[in-house]
Amino acid sequence: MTIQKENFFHKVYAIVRQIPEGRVSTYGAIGKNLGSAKSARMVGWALNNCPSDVPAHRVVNQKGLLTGKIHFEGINLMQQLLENEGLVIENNQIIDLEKYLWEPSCFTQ
DNA sequence: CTGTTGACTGTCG
DNA sequence: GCGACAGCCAACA
Repeated sequence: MTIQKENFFHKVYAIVRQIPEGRVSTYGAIGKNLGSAKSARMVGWALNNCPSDVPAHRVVNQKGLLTGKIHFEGINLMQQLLENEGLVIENNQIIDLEKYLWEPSCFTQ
């Protein structure tokens, strides 16, 4: 891959873009892929500048909680988008997270 | 340059 | 299982 020492954000964007529909990823998984699971904060920061090309609504915390929804214009938007992809959200939390969880290292799709 | 903040996670008690 | 602290890196004041 032509992926090289790109900016931290670029890596996050690249990974999030690879998230297939109906699947979700976690900050820890992405951060770990970047080199450190503790860099999950940077993932959130990067997504704070999330371009329209990045489905940030597919990125949730380890608990499957839609912590990022607060940054969305619509509080229900993130949940609505996930539900639209076949996911089940309840109380701002993803049901059967393991079932829909997708890891950057798992390109098996 | 220094300090604070941020869509988090892991470890310790 | 839950609360508190530490670690991680980058941007902003």
